[in-house]
Amino acid sequence: MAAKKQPEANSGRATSYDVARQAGVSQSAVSRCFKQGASVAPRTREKILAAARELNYYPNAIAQGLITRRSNLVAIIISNLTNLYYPEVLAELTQRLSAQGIRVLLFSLAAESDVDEVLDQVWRYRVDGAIVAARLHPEQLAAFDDRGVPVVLYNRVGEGDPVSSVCCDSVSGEYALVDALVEGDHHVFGIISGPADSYVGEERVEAARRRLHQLGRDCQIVRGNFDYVSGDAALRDLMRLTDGKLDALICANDLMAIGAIDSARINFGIEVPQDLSVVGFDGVSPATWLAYQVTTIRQPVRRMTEAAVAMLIERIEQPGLSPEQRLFAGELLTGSSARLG
Amino acid sequence: MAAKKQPEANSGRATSYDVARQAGVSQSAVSRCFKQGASVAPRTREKILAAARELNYYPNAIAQGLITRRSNLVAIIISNLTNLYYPEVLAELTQRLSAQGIRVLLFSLAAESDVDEVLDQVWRYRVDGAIVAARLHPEQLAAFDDRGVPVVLYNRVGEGDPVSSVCCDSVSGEYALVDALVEGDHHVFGIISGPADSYVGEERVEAARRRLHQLGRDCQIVRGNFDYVSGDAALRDLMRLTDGKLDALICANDLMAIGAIDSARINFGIEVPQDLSVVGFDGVSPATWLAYQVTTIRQPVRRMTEAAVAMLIERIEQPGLSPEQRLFAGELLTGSSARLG
DNA sequence: ATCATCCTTGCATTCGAAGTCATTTTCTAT
DNA sequence: ATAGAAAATGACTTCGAATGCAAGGATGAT
Repeated sequence: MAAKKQPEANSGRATSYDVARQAGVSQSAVSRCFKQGASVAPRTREKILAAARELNYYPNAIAQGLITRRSNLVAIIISNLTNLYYPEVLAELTQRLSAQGIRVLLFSLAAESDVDEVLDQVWRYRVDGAIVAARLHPEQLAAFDDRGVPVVLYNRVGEGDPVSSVCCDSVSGEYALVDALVEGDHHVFGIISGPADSYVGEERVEAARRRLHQLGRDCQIVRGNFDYVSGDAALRDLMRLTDGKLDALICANDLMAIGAIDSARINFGIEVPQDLSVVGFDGVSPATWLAYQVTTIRQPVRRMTEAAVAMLIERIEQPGLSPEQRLFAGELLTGSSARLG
Repeated sequence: MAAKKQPEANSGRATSYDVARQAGVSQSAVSRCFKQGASVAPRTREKILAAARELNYYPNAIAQGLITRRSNLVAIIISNLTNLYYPEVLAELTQRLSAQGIRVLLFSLAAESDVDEVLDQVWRYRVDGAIVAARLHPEQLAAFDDRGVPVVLYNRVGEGDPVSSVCCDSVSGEYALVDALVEGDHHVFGIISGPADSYVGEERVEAARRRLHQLGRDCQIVRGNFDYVSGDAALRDLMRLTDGKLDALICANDLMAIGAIDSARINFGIEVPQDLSVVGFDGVSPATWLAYQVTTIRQPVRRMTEAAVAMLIERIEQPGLSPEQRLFAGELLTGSSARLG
């Protein structure tokens, strides 16, 4: 009869009113009880917490978000998760944000430039901020600005107005690699670039090319795609372009370096590093595998993600704060994939 | 003077009331305008859409979630994102859910068993469902059930009551691998397991061990950790345990297989597959690299994620639906890391 | 005992959109 | 032109928690 006592669809969905009734207090008291530093008498708090436990009450973050205008959500927008470098970044970011009481709304793009489609959803969810590892147009950045949603770019920089960003220094990294290669007495240089729409790809290639020219060396550049197979494909192209004389290869990331190393050894019977030196960029874990030990630049992922999260939270809490660009030097990892000076 | 016209803090944060005022209609009309199949006169809709565009209006998903009791959020709980297999799964899941108009709340665990800490947050955000690739206790599963939040486990099964799940068949996969190895005339078998708290790890090892025994073969088992270095470490242990006679190695995943292959070749000078056959599990991309070409079982990730998403959505839309376990057969990928029969 | 002060507590309102219901407008058929 | 049906629209309430405000209670000083 009195089935109303325990409506099954209700279990686990208790509201602050239910808890209030159970504890014999007002809804306000319940709300205060879950808020840090609010004024509640110890005895009342006890009663409320007991009632909350009994009813399995958890504050509705959606309702909280509506009234406080703080969703406690941060959007993470990442282009290609399969890039081997990003999973580590994503895990780090997520755990750091979690530790700060912030939840992650994940947007994964099929292509670096599919951002527009997800922005719509980003606005709808009233995220407090965003960390973006994808290419944003100036208008898209302006949209964030208009809405007062702080953004931190990861390994990207804004093309127009200044935006906060965290980057690993491509220039110093590539300079270090090129310098080492040049000292190692190489003669025919090749570069494998990233895909055309990749910011870091272009930046790294440009830096390497420039340094080579500064040192009076010429080079051939072929386009890669940041993945393993494109390392192989690009190596074939370069071998053709250099009549097989290629002896130093600079790859825009480790994955292509690995592809090229395998291809050189297996498809061309070339010894690495005796006949061909190969260097990469990123410091992903396969780069350290025994078979490769790629000479590369390791990005300081922990420090970079830490900075990204800190910068974002600062800007969420102090909306006026001006943008900040932080550049982190990578560490030269001397493997055995290159003869160095 | 009339600065009220454009309150800066307001831009991009227009509400349905603002749009209504601008268009000279009621808030209800605006709401209906954004709802599929509601009754709005074409001319009114025009006016409203124009106003919305002008004010940069996007419906507040938080408010929608509160009133409709549908957050359109799904929690994805993944233990170790760095596992090389999961990034692909995560990207697939995210994109498929996005395509269905569902947003992903990501929870990444440092250890497979840290689930409790995140569940709290899962309840608070009133997610419509969850996809979990981590170990859940029966009580945790019961909590989902109590709250009416559908769950689909990914490569895990419920330990107590039935739960929906999507798995790649470890048993048939390992049987196929073992059968092939046995036919390939191997004599001393070793197995590298996963970490103790990994469900699939235990399942795969148990299946392999059972099959070996069925075929009258003995084997040594050492514990691994699913990562590259533990493949090396475990191989050393096995070489010691077998006096260097090991000639067939079954690894609970590809990453350890790769670690073992590298270690065998480089640390022990053993030829793979001539002197030692190595098989893995998963079909991650490095397994197909020229240097390894691991003989393994490839999980049908696309079909599995598709099923997981479909099953979850079904259960969100029809809360009564009973749990369903779907098992997918992996595909035997015949590489060159093992002599087969 | 008396009053000022601080701490607790509840009432009422608010956030932004959805949906019910009643009302008005438009359309259809005669 | 007109009754009747159908479509379009608006007023109002609702979801669940936070918070300003005012009232009540406890505490301390005199």
